[in-house]
Amino acid sequence: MKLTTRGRYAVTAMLDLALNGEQGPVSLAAISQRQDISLSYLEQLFAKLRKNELVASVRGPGGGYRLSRDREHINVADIISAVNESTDSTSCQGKGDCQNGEACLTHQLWDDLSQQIHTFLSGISLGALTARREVKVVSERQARAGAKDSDIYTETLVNAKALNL
Amino acid sequence: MKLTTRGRYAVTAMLDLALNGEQGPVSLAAISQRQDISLSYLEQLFAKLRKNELVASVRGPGGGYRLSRDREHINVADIISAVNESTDSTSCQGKGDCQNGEACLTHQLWDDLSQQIHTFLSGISLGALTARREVKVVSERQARAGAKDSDIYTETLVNAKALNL
DNA sequence: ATTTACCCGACTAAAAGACTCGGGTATTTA
DNA sequence: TAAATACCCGAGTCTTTTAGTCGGGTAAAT
Repeated sequence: MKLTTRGRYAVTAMLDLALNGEQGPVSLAAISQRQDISLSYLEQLFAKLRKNELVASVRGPGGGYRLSRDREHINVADIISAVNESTDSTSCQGKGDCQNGEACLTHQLWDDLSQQIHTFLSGISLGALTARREVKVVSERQARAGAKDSDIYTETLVNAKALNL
Repeated sequence: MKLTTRGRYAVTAMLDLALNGEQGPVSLAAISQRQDISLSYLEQLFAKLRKNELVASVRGPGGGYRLSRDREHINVADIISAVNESTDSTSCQGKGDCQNGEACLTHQLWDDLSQQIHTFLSGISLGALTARREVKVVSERQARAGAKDSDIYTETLVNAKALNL
C-alpha cells in the first residue's frame, strides 16, 4: 500500500465522478477543469481505473466515464491500488537477500502494518466519503437555520457513525 | 499523510530499535546490517527522528540510539510524519487557485480521508506491532506444541484485540 | 591517544511522478 | 457522410523525490 499524490488525484477524480455522475457520463475534460488535473494525466489514470473495472467508458459526443458499480461498493483501497499497479513493494520476499532471521522479522512486521492500512482503506467507500461530506454540509446548514433533523439526514449520520467515520 | 518507502525504512528501523534496544543503545551500523539500509541514509532519517524526539542518541563507543519513550507511546503516524517533514501536501489551501466551489469540495473530502488515515496510524504503536508479532509467533508455537495459553500471552492477545489489530 | 559512533552539509545517480505531444478510433449529430 | 466530441494509447520530457556517497567534523569511552 502506497499513498502518494497520484492516489490522491485518482480518489479526487473518482469523488468528482461520484458527485457529478448522477445524470449520465462525465467527461474527463469536465473533471480536468473542476479538479485542475491535466487531461492527459487523467486519461492515464482512468486507463488503469478502467482496467480494474472501477469505471466504464462511453465513447463519442456526450460520452465520458461512469462508475462501474454503485458508490457504496467502490472503496478507497481499490482506487489507490489500481493507479499504483506495476511498482511492486520490493519487500525481502522474492529476492534472496533475506538470509538472517532478524531482517525477515521486521519486514514481516511492516507487511503486517501495510495489510492493516489496506484493510482500513477497504472499509471506506466512495459513498461513505460523500455521505460524510453531506453530513457536514447539512449540519452546517442546520446550525445556521436552527432546523430540526430530517429522516434522510439522520440516516446518513447513523451510517457514517456505523462506518467509524 | 504520505506513505512511501521512506516511511517504511523509518518504521522498519524503529521496529529494529524496539526489538534490539532492551540492553542499551543500538548503533546505526547494527541496524544498517540487519535491515540492509545504507548507514548514511539511516543517519539522515535518525536526524529527523531525533529532532522529533522519538529517539535519543548516546555518543561514543558502545553508543547508538534508544527510543526516547517506551514503545507503547510511539506510534506509526509519528514516525512517518517525522521523516516526511518539509514536503507539504500542496493541497488547495494556501494557494489561490481554488476559486470554484467544486474543487474545494473534493479537496476537502481528500483532506478528510487523509485525516482519517492519520488517526488510524496514530492508534498503532510500536509496542502493538511487536506484540502482534509475538502473538503470531506464540500461536504458531502453540499450534506446533499443542500447548495451553500462558498468562502473558493471553494478555498481549487481549491487548491486540482491544487495539483493533 | 585512539577508537567508536554520532553529527552534518553538500553532492549525485537513478527512479518515480506529473505531465506533454501526437496520433489514433468509436459514436453521435447535423 | 462529414464534422465534432471524447475516449484511447504510446512515446517522450521535465521535475521532484529517493537513496545513497563523500568528506569532514565532535562527544565519549578505553
